[in-house]
This record gives sequence, structure tokens and C-alpha cells, in this order.
Amino acid sequence: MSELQARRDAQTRAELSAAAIGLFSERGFAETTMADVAAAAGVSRRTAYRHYGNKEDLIFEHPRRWIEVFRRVVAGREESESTKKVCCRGVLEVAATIEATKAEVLPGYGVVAATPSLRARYARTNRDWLDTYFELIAADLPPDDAPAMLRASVLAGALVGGTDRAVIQWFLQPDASLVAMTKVALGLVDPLWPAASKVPSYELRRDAVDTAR
Amino acid sequence: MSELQARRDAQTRAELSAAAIGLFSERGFAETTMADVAAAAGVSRRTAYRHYGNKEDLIFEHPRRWIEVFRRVVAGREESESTKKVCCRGVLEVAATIEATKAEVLPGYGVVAATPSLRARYARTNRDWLDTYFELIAADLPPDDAPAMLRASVLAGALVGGTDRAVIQWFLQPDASLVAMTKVALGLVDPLWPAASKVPSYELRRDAVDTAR
DNA sequence: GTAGATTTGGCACCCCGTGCCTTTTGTGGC
DNA sequence: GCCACAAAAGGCACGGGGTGCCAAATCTAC
Repeated sequence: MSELQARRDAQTRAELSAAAIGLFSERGFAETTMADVAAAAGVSRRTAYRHYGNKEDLIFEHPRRWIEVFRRVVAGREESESTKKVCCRGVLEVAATIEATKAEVLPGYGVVAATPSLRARYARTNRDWLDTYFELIAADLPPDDAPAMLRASVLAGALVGGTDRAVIQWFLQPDASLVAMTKVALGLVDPLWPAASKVPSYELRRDAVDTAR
Repeated sequence: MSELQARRDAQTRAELSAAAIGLFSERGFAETTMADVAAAAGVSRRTAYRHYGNKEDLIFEHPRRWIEVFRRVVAGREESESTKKVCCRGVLEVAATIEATKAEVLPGYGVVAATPSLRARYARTNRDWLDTYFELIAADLPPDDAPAMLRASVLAGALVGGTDRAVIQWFLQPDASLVAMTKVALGLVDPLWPAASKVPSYELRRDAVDTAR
């Protein structure tokens, strides 16, 4: 694809996305048909589907990119950098990215927040984050070490919970700093990171478990 | 609805669900039409839709019930019981419930694991759990206390990550004890509970971990 | 300017999900 | 046992999402 073609491509994508956000927030997601969006963007329905595989993707472009941002940070890490460090760095970079595109992001978030079926779809990006974090954290661990996998999942889950809430709060109060909020979240997650390579010694007393019920 | 009618109802639901799991795992989810499932269960397509609102729900009956189990535990808690305690109790009860219905649950899990669109749908139940945990944990907290909300979300996320992984591992090795694995997960989450709810900490013992795998 | 490749548009189709109405199947009252 | 009534099932048609296929338009290269 030529340079010019690529720009044209990005252009129609942007027009489709903009048209979608406008129509969705104006008259609702379910009440807007794909043909409407395509017409508003000046292309045919069929072409719209070539740019966005399905209706929902029209407003999940940014979240998809954020995961890529994180993955790129991870991919480009130095040998010496610890997992924790690169993870935190990636998370903060994503937060900064989100904050930097505030004006484009917020309207889409509004639509998602107002539409149950889209909130459900949003859950999927949550899951993608969980898997992404897990993949990073568990990369150096033996896959058949069940407790280690559990530990990694707990950590990944905590990261998802924290970062997601940070974004939600930022959406409710867009003047606050998302990066600052995210830093707080990272601080809360901190106790879950294994102390150095001190893999050991989670030990569970059965009676302790029993007292919990 | 009469007693007899209710039983008939449960019967057709069960037949639909069984037919669905069978056909889905045999020839794939996308390749099976709703009419196929309905026919296999001996009812009309329209009736199938009256029992299950959509195609995906055909295999997410159990997960939905598990959240209800948890909610019931929370709803029935004593005044004196701490949030942490009731939460752990609920989680373990759910694990026990899952384990008790092993034979019915595992085939469905297989279908979900093999079908991308269903894994995406499964992400939604993940989100439901996140919200459920958050609701419980944040119930006593001031809603405008951002850091407290963050803390609650981190905790909720960790719970989701841990319990979900426990189920995944149990699916891979169904002979292991899900309850034991879940206890390990709870132990790992433990550091995130606020010190105020000073319940004797879970501590992990190697042997407990080992029996869990 | 023309040939060939690429992109777009148009068309037809499948199937999910739903509103509406008819038919069948219970469920009392006598 | 019969009838009136309610409730569930079936049938039908429609809107709309998503896709394969082919023709038309547009771009690219020589």
C-alpha cells in the first residue's frame, strides 16, 4: 500500500469512527445501524465493514492501541530491567498516552458507559489486559508451577483492577491526573510483587484458612 | 407456574443446554445454528429463545449461578462478620459448588476454551465478578474517597485473577482440588486486605500448596 | 493512455434476535 | 366429562449484523 493510500485509509477510518461516536451518543448504539454510520462517513456499508470488522470495534480503537503501547514497552526492555520495573513503566506510559488523547477518548467512553452491550464488550479489553499482564509476569516462571501461576494471576488481576478504576475515576473527573492516579494504583499493588527473586515460602496454614470462614 | 410446569421447564432447559454443548463441541459454535440446537432438543427455535435469551447463554448457565451463590452468601451474613471473612467464605463456597457440579461443568468449559467468541463472552463473567467483589468491598467506604475506591478495586481485581486462574488450572487438571487451589489464591490475595479487618492471616504452607496441584 | 492491480460498491445470503399472532396444551369450575 | 380461560409453544415475518462474490471504479506503473 502506497503512502498516499495509507493516509486515505487512515482518513476514512477516522471519519467512520467520528461518525459512529457522534451517532451513537446522539441516538444510541442499538438505534444506529451500520448503514447509518457508513452513510455519515460517505462510504458504503460494505466498505465500512472492511475498515472495522464489526460495529462495536468502531469505538474500541483506542483501547486496542493502548495494549499495543504496553506491549511495545515490554518488547523493548533492556535485559537488566526487572519485570516489575518494565511493567510499571508500561502502565504509566499507557496512562500518559490515554491522558494525551483525552479529547478523542472521552466521548467514546461516554458512549460505552451508557450502553450495556458495549460495557460487556469493554469487559473483553479488561480480559486482554489480564492476559497481557499475566504473560509478562509469568514469562520467567515454570508453567507447571501452579502456585507461581496463581501468584502471577493475582498480581495481574490486581493491576487490571487498579488501572481500570483509575481510568474510571479519571473519566468521572477528567481534570484529575490519570498518571498520578495510576501511580497510586501501582503503589497499592506493590505488596504483591515478589521480593526480588525471593520466590519462596508462601506457606499456608490450614487452620488459618479455616478461621476465615 | 405450577410445580409440574416448573419441572417441565427445567427439563427442556436441561435438554437445550445438553444439546447445545453436544453440538457445539462436535461441530463448533459458529457452525451450529440455533435451529439445530432447538431441533436436537425437540422444540422450536422460538421456544428455545424463550428459555435462553441468546445462543451464548446456552453454555453460561453455571457461571451465572455461581455469582448468585456468592451474592446469597453475602446477603446472608451476620452483622458481626467482617467483609473479608464473608468474602472468603463466599469464594470458597463457590469453589465447592463448582467442584460439586464438575461433570456438568467441564464439557461446557471445553467448548468455551475452544471458541474465541465464547472466550470473549466469558470475559464478561470476569467483569461481573470484578463488579461483585467491588460492590461488597466498597460497600462501607465513602464513594468519593478515590484512594479507597482504588484500593477496593485492586483487591477485587486480585480476587478475580486468583479465582479465575484456580478454575483454569482445575480445568486442566480436574483431579486436583479446586477448593484447595482457591484457598491458596485467597492466601496470596491476603496482603491486600486492609489491616483493620484483622483476621488471622492466611499463611501458606508448602504441603498445602503441593496438595493443591 | 493502456494494462494490471487494488480498492470500493452493490447484491445476495445466512442467521441471530424479536414482535405478533395462532395453535396447542394445561388448569380450574361445574 | 365438558367448557372457559390462562399459559406455553409454534409459526411467521421482519430488521439488522456480518460475509462471500462479482462488477465497477480508482489507483499505479510502464
